[in-house]
Amino acid sequence: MQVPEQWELGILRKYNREQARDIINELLVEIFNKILAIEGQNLKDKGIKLSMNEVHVLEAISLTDERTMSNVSKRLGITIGSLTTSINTLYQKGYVSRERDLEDRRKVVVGLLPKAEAVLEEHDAFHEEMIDSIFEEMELDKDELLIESLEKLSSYFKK
Amino acid sequence: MQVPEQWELGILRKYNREQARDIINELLVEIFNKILAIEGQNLKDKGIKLSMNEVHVLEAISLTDERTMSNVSKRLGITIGSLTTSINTLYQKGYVSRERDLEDRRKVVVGLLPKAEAVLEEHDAFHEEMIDSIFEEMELDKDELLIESLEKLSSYFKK
DNA sequence: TAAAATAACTTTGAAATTCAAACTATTTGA
DNA sequence: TCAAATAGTTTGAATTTCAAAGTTATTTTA
Repeated sequence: MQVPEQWELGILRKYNREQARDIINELLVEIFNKILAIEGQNLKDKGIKLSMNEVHVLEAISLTDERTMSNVSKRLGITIGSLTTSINTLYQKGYVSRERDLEDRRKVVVGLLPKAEAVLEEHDAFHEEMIDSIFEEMELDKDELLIESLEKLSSYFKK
Repeated sequence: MQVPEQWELGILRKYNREQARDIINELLVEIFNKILAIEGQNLKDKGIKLSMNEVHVLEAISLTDERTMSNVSKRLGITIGSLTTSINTLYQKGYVSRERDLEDRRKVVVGLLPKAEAVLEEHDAFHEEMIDSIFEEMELDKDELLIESLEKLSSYFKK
């Protein structure tokens, strides 16, 4: 016997594919802007005179193993030229070091100065706090399945 | 008795709070930049001469009920002044309309012209495709609990 | 090994994006 | 009515971005 499609959907599944899609869409796109805004406000409150963009450059440097201009720009998804201007001002403001690689003198290796490390610590602490408060509100840490799925989602975008 | 490490991982492995935090952090921050880049590339491929930013302005307009400068800028999280310049170029390029509200002549009401609707349709279709391909890869649509959790996560950031 | 190609980066020129603060026009409230 | 509040625009300045051209160093190839 054939069961009407609506039945199956109604009884067996609360969320349909379209709803799920909307939620993920929203999460991935709209929410992010809010986080950026909150982070920016946090920097201001702490008296840090850097844009979120500049903080992300510092973050990218800290997460990159071989810290050449190419590698960092690749991680950020911007051209090397764009990164050059960014590094110019960060160097000027005393956040990063910058020197030629002695092995391959075409390369420029950037590094984080103490001032930058301090900013990144602030930034990390803020992120941890934010996510912890999400956990608390949602009791997420009990939710094995969610974490597992998020990990899959995360790895999907890495490829 | 000591249990081999693999066993524990295989049978008992739980995500701890720190791991979960890292994954969510990554998802919310690093992944988003990749999506933006993919979307931008898609626009280019389709021959659409707009920046992702401009597309987001159009999107914000379409999602706003009373389409005044204030309301749209609030949704975007930028100042009205910033929106003014954005609307200037979009108006110039023929994507949006712009007229004073007759009821309250301080207000400016913006609207989407056919050219903008076409771009948004492209953009929506692309998003749906992207998320559908995530679903397929992950068999996410079977995962009721995930969707529920994501919804909670989403609503957390709305407040 | 000398010339050509490639790689890594900077510079230049131009356009977007953003904000704060000053300014204009309109409406509201006392 | 007139001061205050609201809604936008303009201005001036800084950031951010890219493409394309230029520089220097290294590698490949003929």
